[in-house]
Amino acid sequence: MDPSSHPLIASLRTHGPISGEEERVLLASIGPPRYVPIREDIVSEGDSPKESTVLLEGIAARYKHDERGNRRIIALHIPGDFVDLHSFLLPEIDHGIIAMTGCKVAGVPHRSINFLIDNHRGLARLFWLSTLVDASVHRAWLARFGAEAYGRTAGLICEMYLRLKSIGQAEGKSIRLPLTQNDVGDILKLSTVHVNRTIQALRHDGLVAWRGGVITIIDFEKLTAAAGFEARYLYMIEPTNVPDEVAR
Amino acid sequence: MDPSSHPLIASLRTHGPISGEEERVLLASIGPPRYVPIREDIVSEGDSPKESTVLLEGIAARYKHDERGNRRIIALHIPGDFVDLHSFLLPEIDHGIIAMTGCKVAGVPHRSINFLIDNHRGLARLFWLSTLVDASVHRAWLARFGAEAYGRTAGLICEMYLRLKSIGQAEGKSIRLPLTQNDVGDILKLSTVHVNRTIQALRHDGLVAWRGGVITIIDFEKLTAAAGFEARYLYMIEPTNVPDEVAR
DNA sequence: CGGTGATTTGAGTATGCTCAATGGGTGTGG
DNA sequence: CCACACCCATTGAGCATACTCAAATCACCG
Repeated sequence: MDPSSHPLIASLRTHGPISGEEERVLLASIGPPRYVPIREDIVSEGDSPKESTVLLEGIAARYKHDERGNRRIIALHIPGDFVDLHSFLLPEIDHGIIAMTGCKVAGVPHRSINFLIDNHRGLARLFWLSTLVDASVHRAWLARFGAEAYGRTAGLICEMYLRLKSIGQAEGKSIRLPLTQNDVGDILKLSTVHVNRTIQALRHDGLVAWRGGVITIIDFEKLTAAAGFEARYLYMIEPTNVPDEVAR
Repeated sequence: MDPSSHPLIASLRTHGPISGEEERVLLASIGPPRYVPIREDIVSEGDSPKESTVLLEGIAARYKHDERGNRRIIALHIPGDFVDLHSFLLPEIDHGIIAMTGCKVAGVPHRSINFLIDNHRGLARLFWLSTLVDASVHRAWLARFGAEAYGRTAGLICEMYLRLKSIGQAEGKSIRLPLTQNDVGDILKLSTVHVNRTIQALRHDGLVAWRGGVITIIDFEKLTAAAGFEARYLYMIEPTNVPDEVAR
C-alpha cells in the first residue's frame, strides 16, 4: 500500500489492483471534503442520496434503530471506505450512517459512478467487489453473535486491528479506536456495564490493553483463539499488510 | 410476477426490470438442474467454485461454524435466489451453503457471468443490485439481534412470508417453511428448547400457527409490531406482491 | 476547581441455556 | 399389521450469562 495515495485508492487496492488511468478518473470524481462532527449523521435513515460518500478520516458506523429506540450498530467504517456505495443502486437507504468520531468525508455523485462503471470495467468490478466485501463482513458479524461477550469482543478487536493495519493506521500493535464502551455495546449487543466487565476480563487475561481510545494487542494468538477469528472474510489481497504472526 | 417464467427471472424482477433479450441470454447461460439432498452442502466452506448457483426449488442456508463447532446460519435462500453470486468476484467462499430441504439447483459458469455483465449493462446492474439486497438482508438480520427471542422469531416469520409471497409461494396467509426448531435456533441463535417456547408464545398470543413446516399468519399487524418489522430493506419493487394489509 | 461524560463497582433480576426425560408421528422390517 | 426406531416437538428444573438500576470514581476541559 502506498501511504501517499488517496485513502479510497489505498483501500480499494487492499482488495484488487487499480490502473493509473482508473486511479486518475476516480480521483477526479471525488468532490470536496466535508467535515462531520462527532455523533452527527453522515447519511440519515431513509435518505435517497444523489451521491455516495467516501470516508477520508475518522470512524463511522451504519446503524438502525429498533422499535424501542435502541441503536444497533450494523457496521463500522474506517478511512478509505465507501460508506454508502450501495445507495447508488438501492433507491432509499435502509439505515443511517453516523460519525463515531469527527469525520472528514467526500461525495462521489451517482452520475459520476455511472460514468465510471460504464467506461472502466476494472472500476466497475472493484466497486462491486467492495460491496461484496462489505456483505462478507456483515456475515462475519452475524456469525460473531454465535459467541458470547468475551469472544465477540475479541473478534471485533481482531477485525478492527487488521482493517486499520491494512490502511496503515496501526502503530505497531496499537490502534486508535475512540469508541465509548456504550458504543461498543451498541455494536456487540451488550450493555455498557457488561462491555466494561468483558474488557476487564480481556485485560486481566493479558489479551489486550484498551485505554483512552487506544487498543494495544498484547497476545494476538490468544485473541484470535478466543474469537475463533479467521481473517479470510476480509478478502485482503496483500498478506504483507498482515503481521507475520497473523498471516495464515 | 409471471409464474410461468424461470424462478431466477421472476426473482430478479422483484428488484428491477429485465428486457426480453436479457432474459433470453441469461436463461441460455443456466446449466442443467442438479438435485441436492436435504442437509447436504450445495457449496462448501472454502470452495473456489467456477460457477455460481441458482436455487430453483427448496430452501437453502448460508452457514458458518464457530470455534466450538456450532453452526450459525447467516442467511436463508428461496427459489430464484442466486445463492453464491458473490463467488464470481470473491476468490474463496467464506461460508458454506447447505440444503435445508431437498433442493433443485443450477449453475451459471463464471465465464458466462463475465460475458453477461460485459455485454448487458442492465444485467450487470441487476446482478450487483441482487448482491446489494443480500447485504441489506444481512443488515436486517444484524439489527434483529437487538430484539429478544420473541421479536426475533416474529421478524424472521415476517421476512420469509413476504419473500415467499413475492415469488408466488404463499398460499393465502400460509407459507411452507420446513425447518426444524433446531434449524430455527441456528438462525436466531436460540436453543432448540427456547425456540419451542417462543413459538408457543407466538401461538398463544394469536400471532401465528406453525405446524409441520407450515406457518400461517394469524395477525400480521401484531406480528410486525412484535418484530418492529419494516419491509423496506427487502427492496421489492412491486407493492402488488404484498398483501394489502401489509403494504406500507 | 467545578462540571460533564466515561468508566467502574455492587447487587438483584431476567432471559435464555443445559440436561434430562417424555410424547407424538412416521417409516420400515419382521 | 404391529413393533420398533428415529426424529422432532414438548415439558420440567436448575443454572449461567448478561441486564437493570444505582452509585461512586475517574479523566478531561474550560
